[in-house]
Amino acid sequence: MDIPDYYPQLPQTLVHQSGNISEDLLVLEGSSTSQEQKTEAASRPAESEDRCPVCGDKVSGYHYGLLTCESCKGFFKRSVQNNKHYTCSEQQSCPMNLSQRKRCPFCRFQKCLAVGMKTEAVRADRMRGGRNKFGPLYRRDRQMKQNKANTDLYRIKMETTQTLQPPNDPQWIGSHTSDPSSSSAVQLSRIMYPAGMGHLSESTSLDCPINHHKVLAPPSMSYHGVYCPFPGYPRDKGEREFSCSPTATHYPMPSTPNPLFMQRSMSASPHCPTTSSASFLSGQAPTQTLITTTSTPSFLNQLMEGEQDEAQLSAKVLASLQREQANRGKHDRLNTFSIMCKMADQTLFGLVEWARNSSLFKELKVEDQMVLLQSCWSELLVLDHLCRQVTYGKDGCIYLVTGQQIEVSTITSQAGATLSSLVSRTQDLVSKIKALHLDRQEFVCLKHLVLFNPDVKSVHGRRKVEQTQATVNRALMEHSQRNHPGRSDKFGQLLLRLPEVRSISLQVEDYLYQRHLLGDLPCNSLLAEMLHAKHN
DNA sequence: CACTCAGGGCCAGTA
DNA sequence: TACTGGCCCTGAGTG
Repeated sequence: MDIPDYYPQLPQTLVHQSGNISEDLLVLEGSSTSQEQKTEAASRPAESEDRCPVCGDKVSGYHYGLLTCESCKGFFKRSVQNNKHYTCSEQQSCPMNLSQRKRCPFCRFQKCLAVGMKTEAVRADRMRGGRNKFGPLYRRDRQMKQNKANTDLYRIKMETTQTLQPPNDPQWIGSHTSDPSSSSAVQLSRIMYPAGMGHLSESTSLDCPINHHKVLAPPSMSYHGVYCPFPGYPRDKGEREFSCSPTATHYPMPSTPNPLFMQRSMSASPHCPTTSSASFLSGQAPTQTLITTTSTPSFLNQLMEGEQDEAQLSAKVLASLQREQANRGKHDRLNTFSIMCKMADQTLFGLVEWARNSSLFKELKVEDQMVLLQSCWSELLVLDHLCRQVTYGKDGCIYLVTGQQIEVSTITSQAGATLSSLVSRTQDLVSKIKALHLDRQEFVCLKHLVLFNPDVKSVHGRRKVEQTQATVNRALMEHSQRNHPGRSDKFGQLLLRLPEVRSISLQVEDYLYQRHLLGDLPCNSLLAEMLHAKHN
């Protein structure tokens, strides 16, 4: 199917025409106006679960990846099967609802893609009947919906009998939205503990609606950097000025002392790669490896399987932003910082999904998985951002997960010292990595090396983590030596980038924490939860 | 082996 | 005449 032709319509190079990056970012508002969507949503708040995410009609079941109506199912099928190429006579942002869905097939198909309908679910051989490969996805979706129904029921019962206790940290948990798509403060647990495995009592989530859309995001979403600058944000909004030493040792402490933060910040050496690579390079083979690398290419292929399609991620994040904006009024637009946080949040969901789908990661206990993710989430975000810049970014621009690009000069001219520093440091690192000609396999290995960090406290299966790290490390070395025989130092150069990644990620975390203390960070997000977990 | 349910086909209605 | 959308058929997966 020649469907990818449609994708270039989604990401657009961002030219800051308005002079306000926040406004420019909201150009992505998309296929229906916020007011229209808000009106629609308000008119049927309790039914949203049974409404087609494309047009709002009644859903008839799972079709091509998600619950849609019969009409959009048929439309999507015909579009893909007949390789339709539509055009939009308007601005490619036509309203999409029950009465207007027929007006613009272009925008309708874009909306189908944006909400997550999968072209690959339309059978090329046109075979009838049977089940598709998304069965597990549908099952999980149903289970999540059931869980939510139970939680909502429980919440209603509780609310009728008692007053909810205020959270321990009112600043942290104080501003939940009523948006059903909002994330929960226990989202990581929800993602990591599938149905029937809940370690958190239902009461834990009383204040925290679950975001099923995000939990159900397709596997292996990748990233866009949370530390991407927010140049439209005024300096006087409380951004702190502090020096940005490239070494973690000189990293400024958060205003609230935190042992974990201290420990990480004071750690002079990078974690996983050096530990394992040292033993590996010294000839100490791990006593036992989970997966042999005797066939490194197939091992790397296995790691690559979880990597996600960038276009799909882009569409997903765009759809999420559109939903968020649609639930707001015209005078209640998301500011640039909020947009960036939303992007980072969606990306983080994707990274958690990516980790969960990793065959290596699945070998660990869920408790260990959570601890590892809580430890390395910001480094994964940074790595993911770097990969995106190296793959898609133009010189002098930052490539967002939505496909938009912002000129670095625009950012640095409007951002405060901290953000400017972060941007500069990150761009420097992008340049170094570009010079190293990293390929996707090497990026995937680096992500695994960051993920499998045996130095993380309270990991029970430390040995397993070490072994996996060593295995990935070996695969990375073999791959680098095989593909770049003329560059014997490439493997070492790759590992040397990880301390820089970590340093940047710590600065990102600190910046976000400062913004959190100012009340700027959206509380009901996975991002906030991860940040909270570290600073608690 | 009966049942489920998601993808495909059909065809009357519509623009 | 091309497109839409409701309805039905098909058949792999499930218990």
